[in-house]
Amino acid sequence: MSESLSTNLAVLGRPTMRDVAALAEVGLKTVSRVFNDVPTVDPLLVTRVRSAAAKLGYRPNLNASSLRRGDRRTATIGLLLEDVANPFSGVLHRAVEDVARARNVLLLTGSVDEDPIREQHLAQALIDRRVDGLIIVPVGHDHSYLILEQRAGTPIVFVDREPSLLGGDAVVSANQTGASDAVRHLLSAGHRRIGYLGDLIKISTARDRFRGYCDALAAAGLPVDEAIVRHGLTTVKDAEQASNELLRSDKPPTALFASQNLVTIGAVRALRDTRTQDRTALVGFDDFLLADLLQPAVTVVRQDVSEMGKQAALMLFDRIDGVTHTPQSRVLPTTLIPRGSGEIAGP
Amino acid sequence: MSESLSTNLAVLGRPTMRDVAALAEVGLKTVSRVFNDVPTVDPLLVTRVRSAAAKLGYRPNLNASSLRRGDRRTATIGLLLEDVANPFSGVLHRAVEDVARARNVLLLTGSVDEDPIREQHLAQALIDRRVDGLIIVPVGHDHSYLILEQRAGTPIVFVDREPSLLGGDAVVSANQTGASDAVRHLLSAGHRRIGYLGDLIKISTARDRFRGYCDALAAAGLPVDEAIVRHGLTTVKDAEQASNELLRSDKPPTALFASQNLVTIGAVRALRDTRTQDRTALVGFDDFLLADLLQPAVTVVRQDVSEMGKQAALMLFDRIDGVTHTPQSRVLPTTLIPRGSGEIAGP
DNA sequence: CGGTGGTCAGACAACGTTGTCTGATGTTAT
DNA sequence: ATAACATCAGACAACGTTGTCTGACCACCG
Repeated sequence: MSESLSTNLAVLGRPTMRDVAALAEVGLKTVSRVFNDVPTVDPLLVTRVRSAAAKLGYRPNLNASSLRRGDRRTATIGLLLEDVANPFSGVLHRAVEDVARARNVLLLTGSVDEDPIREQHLAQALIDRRVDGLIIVPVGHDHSYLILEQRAGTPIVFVDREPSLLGGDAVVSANQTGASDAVRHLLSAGHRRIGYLGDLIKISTARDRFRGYCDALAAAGLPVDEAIVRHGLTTVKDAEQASNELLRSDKPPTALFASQNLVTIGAVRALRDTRTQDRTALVGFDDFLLADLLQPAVTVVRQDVSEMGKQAALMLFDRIDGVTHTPQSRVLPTTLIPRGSGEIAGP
Repeated sequence: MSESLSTNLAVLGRPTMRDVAALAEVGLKTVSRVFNDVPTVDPLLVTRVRSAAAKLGYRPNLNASSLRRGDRRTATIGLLLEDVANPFSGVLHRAVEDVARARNVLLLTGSVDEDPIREQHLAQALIDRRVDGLIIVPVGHDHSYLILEQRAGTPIVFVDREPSLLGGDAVVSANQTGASDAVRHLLSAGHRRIGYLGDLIKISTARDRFRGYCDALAAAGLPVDEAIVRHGLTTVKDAEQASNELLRSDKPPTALFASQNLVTIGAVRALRDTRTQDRTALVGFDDFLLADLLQPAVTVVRQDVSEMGKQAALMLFDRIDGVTHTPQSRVLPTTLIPRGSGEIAGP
């Protein structure tokens, strides 16, 4: 008897409810009831079922269950990030996970790498696994491919950036205001020639931050000098090289505004390379680990990435729970944190 | 007709193969064949099916498909990390994702937070979703709960740390050797009083690194002085406080060895706090972003985290493909990177 | 003693898909 | 003309689970 059982286990692979029912000498439905915590089951049978399940190493198949159940929930949501190895993405990821954890929901994740095609493929791969909802850091300029998914009932929340050609919930930072705060800060320290170092201009946040930069200059009656504006910087290396070019030019900027994490770090490297870190001011958008330990410590506009992830997850679960008001767009404020590099006085 | 279709779509939610078959005026199995790229299908019908699917926004249900198919594959693997917000985890995660991506496999992720109970719950949650395999950064001292899962056919690979009470593939760094290299480096700079700052001693890597520390001291004929040894440091704050205590004590160490990323950063902070950074040497285990931009730049023992993730993923997919040799344990070498902080001379 | 109500088994269908058939239709070769 | 073959539809069962029934059994109550 126990031999035939272990043979079963080896041959058939994973045990099913049927196997548990047989071993516990109980009906199939009783096993189902036990695992769904139906209260009307005889305690004796509950223990029989549970010990049989433990002996076999039985684990319910959530995919089969979700297929059959009315609600069709998989207790899984999808999360598309820029790059899971990026600190920004990591913090966002963790915040979403914490909200999901409280509901016993797991996360399917993917790195989009600023590639719209890849975003679409990944989103579809998540849909194919019937996630209960999607949280996306969008890239590209056309998210209409998601319209049918939305209509089919998959809630979608966008984070960090607004979607294009598609309505939907979103949580973003006050990018334009934050950037213009940063530039005003530099202006008030006496700078008149402030370089801009930015990410791909196709990214909405990069656009907004550039707008903030332009706003602040315009408000001070200054023109935007394209000679000290660089877009399209994605990596630390890119940013370092671009910064180097600006700093070594005939009319170098006296201050730099870096629109993003890795770009700021590239700028720090270039300032070291050119030994101008003590006379060139720098403000970066988005805080990073160790910014306060560099010399000079780096002044940043902090965005609350963790709160962004938390809000997005809460909005998503509201939708999953059936909340149906019109799409919301939440904007989280930023904070300027003076640490030294942004307070270096201008000429 | 198109009205009744859109009504269907609204009422029934997501379209199924049946809906596609009806719209394309084709048999159900033909739709199945088209989506499985069976080559014997009339090209005309292929286009009819595809356009019908596109019109409806049909997406195959991978869960249902995997339930029915012979191989039972979900094209999903599970990855349990320490904390997805941690840079180490992020790099590991990305390396695994890159290998998985090439096979159209997605990742279900979870943060274990050094909690054995949580590890077990998460592992079971992944099993319940029938992942094709598991990659785990293990915690705790008993992984026997996974025996039945292994026997049921789910391949498991451990990364960064060896599992306890369970055989299985593993990929780890040369922790003991790497740590002893670091300490020997400090010894050769003339230090005789080297403090140890370590993570939770229950973690196997922390144990191995402590052993390496002890080895190097013993080889130099020096005793281990418990007064300058601190275990159980998990966060930057912990490490900063512990380092501060050591540095402010009567007989402070002249050099520090930090067994981990965040601990190293805590030590850097404490060295700043006490203004001893220019006369106290420091070597950290595991490299981190900006280590080279601090002053002094931080000497580290680098482990190839990305390679570790890649190897683990490759081993896992080998197992998933049916490779059945005995469990392997791969050890990746570490590299000492001198940057300044580790070369400060001893008394 | 018959009725009531609670507990449980078992049968059945279904979720969306695929493997395996049988059989219908059309095309080509003989 | 008939045979041989490819292409496709349709029926059926099954993957592991759950919702809905019917009905058996037992205990308790009036």
